[in-house]
Amino acid sequence: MADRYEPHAIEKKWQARWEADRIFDASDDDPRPQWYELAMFPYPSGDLHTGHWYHYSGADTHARYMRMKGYNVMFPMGFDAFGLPAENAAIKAGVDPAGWTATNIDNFRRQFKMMGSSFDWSREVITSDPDYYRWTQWWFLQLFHRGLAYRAEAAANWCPGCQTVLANEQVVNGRCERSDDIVERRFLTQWFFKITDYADELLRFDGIEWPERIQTMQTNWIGRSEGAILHFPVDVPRVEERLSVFTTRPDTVYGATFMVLAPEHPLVDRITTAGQRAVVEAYIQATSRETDVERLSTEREKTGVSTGANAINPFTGGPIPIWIADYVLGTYGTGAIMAVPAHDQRDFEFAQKFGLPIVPVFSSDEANVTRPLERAVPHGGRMINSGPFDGTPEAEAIPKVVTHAEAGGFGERTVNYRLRDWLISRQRYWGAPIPVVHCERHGIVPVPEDSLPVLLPENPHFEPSGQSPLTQIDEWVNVPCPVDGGPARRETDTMDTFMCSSWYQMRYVDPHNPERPFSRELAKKWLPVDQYTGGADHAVMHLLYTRFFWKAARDMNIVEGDEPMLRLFNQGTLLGPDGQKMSKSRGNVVAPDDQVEKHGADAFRCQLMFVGPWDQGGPYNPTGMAGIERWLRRIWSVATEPVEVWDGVPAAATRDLRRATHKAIRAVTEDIEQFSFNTMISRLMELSTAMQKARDAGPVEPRAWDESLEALLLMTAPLAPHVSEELWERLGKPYSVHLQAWPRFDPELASDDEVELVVQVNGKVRDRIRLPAGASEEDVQAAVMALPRVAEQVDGKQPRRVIYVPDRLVNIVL
RNA sequence: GCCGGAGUGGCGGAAUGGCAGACGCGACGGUCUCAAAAACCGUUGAGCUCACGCUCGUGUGGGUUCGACUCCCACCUUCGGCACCA
Repeated sequence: MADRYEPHAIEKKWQARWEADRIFDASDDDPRPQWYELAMFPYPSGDLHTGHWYHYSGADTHARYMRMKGYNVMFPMGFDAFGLPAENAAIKAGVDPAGWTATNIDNFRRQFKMMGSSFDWSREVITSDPDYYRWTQWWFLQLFHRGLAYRAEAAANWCPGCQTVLANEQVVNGRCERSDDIVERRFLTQWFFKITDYADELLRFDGIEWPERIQTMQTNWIGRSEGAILHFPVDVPRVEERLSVFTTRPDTVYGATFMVLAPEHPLVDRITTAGQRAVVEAYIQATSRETDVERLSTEREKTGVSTGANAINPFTGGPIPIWIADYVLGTYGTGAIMAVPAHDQRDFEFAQKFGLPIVPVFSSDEANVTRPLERAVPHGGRMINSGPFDGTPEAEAIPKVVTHAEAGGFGERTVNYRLRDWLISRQRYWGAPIPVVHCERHGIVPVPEDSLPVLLPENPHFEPSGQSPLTQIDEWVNVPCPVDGGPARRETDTMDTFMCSSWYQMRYVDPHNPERPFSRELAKKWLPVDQYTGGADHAVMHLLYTRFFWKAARDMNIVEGDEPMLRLFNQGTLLGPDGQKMSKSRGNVVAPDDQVEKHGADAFRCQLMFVGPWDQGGPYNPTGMAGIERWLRRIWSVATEPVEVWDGVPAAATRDLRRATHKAIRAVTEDIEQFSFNTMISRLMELSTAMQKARDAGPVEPRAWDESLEALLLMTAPLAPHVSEELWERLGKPYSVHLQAWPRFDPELASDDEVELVVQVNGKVRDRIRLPAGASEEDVQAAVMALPRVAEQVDGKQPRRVIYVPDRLVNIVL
């Protein structure tokens, strides 16, 4: 009976049994309350790495816990299978992206099973399957029909050597990672989604429990700012349109001593004077290689050139020189600013460098006006140098100035967002084709819904042709126009893979529906997601996109409620044993397959959960594995080794065992509810040690022992599913441990009769005293004052104050 | 650079504003053994003290409080994100 714990034999056995019995499949007809537990699905790159295990071990543990709490749990898994790595493999190794992806998925599935995960595989979705991307295309059409999709020019990284568009990831120090060519910025007409239509709503997080930090990051990412657009006429012949700038400080308009356009601003070409053309073009060329991060850095010296043209300040009629500079971004606001060097530090530095005038228009100190400023003064004082507005206090300045501009027709108040519309076009093969056709007679024609999916052609070629791979497949590109059957061409861009992952949680509820992305009934039953887990690295993009999709779906009347995921928990990043990010080049990668072979899946899962707080991540600690294995063997020992039982055990000993059990249940339950897996394991270690000590100290009361053992195995089950199942069976309990009810604690049994109070004098611990729990303040004070150490410290003085924290501490302030 | 986290023994970490260091690793000492492994027991923040004990100690500097790892301000270090990696 008491044989050794051999993880490999039992793990294989139980994985096969669970799969055969399909005990983790969620039924749509189960009458129990449902719980939708969702873990962000992976991109199937070569191997399921330790970072994946870190995430899915925690998610799996929580899903198993919710099952034991009595919920009908849906815990699906799938694959975010379109994307760049498959295409890179195709280009580098000549393999087919579809085949490469399928092989990886097979490997992922094998590894998921090896870790003892409790996913419902009957609901699997693979985003690169036509059955799935057909509906991704359907989403595109819905957003298009609702006016949420539009085309506009947008910059892309262009490698002149490879003749292709590069992802930011493929650009290293301004050069192509493959060919080392200098990467250029090239403008292409691309598709956008109007996520900014939902910006204000996305700023609200009502009714959802998301980490504060994620809400803050999303709020800052959306970056709402109130201000005004001001329109400046341009003093250039044949340029009729005005130069519009967004500013949060329209009240400083009299201090605008120059204008700055982003180098890529559309007006630059037309306003540049003949004399400045050469330097302007050179500057545009030079800045076209910079990233936004470089451009926004406040550390670098400001650069820029004059266009030679002037704008007219509509408030004064005076001329203002127009410059271009890289610190103004084409993608924020209108891509142009009025520069007020006296009150904006960036403008100040620029003005100093290029000798442009600095005119203060606010001051609280008359003397300030004559002295040259040493830096920009962002706030304070009354308006000066501002014609009719002089003397206006800062608090009233903006409304007054904007009202004037609105009356004069050269400005209006507005709200600007840092958030940009979502660029979804990718000039790539391995993605879902955008379902539109370009027709000379009918323009942009959406593919009719009943013609979906627009299938990806097989056998793509990846020669450097200057166009996306799909463009080169004539028989695919040339199609009849859906309107009249005349000649037309398919859109050859594919969709950003974030589109696939923006709605996958909806497909899981009805994954095989051939008629619709999902049925209304099943959506109503399962959605929204109750608990979502995934990396904090997705804080802004994926988590914002999926909220946008959901809100659009709500407006389409296909889902109910305002938010897609009610609760979110972000696990941290698991680092290598050296505290560095795991990477092959650093040689600090911990391979899950090796760990499972050495220690078993249960031990590896537990070790990952034990290394630290799940939301913080941190270094993987391989030496700690010994402690986890010791603990699992200890559980094995208390469950399998003979125990001497006796009905006549002294009540106090039985009471101690039961107290340990019920305290553990209380603490473990609190911990798992909060994803505090590391402390949960600590508590279980304490319980197993307490049981071992009780057993070794003499006979145990049989019912109390059985209660402890049951609780220990039930609470270990979500963490170490195989060994707990094995021991549960050996105890003769009904299959499966994972389908049992989570243990409950009795507050009475978990409570202490006696507590140890800390006794402080002036905030310093001077003694401790054991007293009955819940003692009255008078009794406690009397007992404390009688302590010799306290008497010595108090020394006959009258305490100024006595602070009493029940059952914890007494502090005597002298 | 901007936004968001984190910093506690030799190591991973624990701690509703209330005993800093739970739990685990490692180390040291011991039991068992011919021996080893396994298992079990004990010690383990620093300094001072024969000792009862005392002092110091949670990245740095300041503040609030009877009391601060915890709250506030500034700084340093480090990790994640920055829109075509997913």
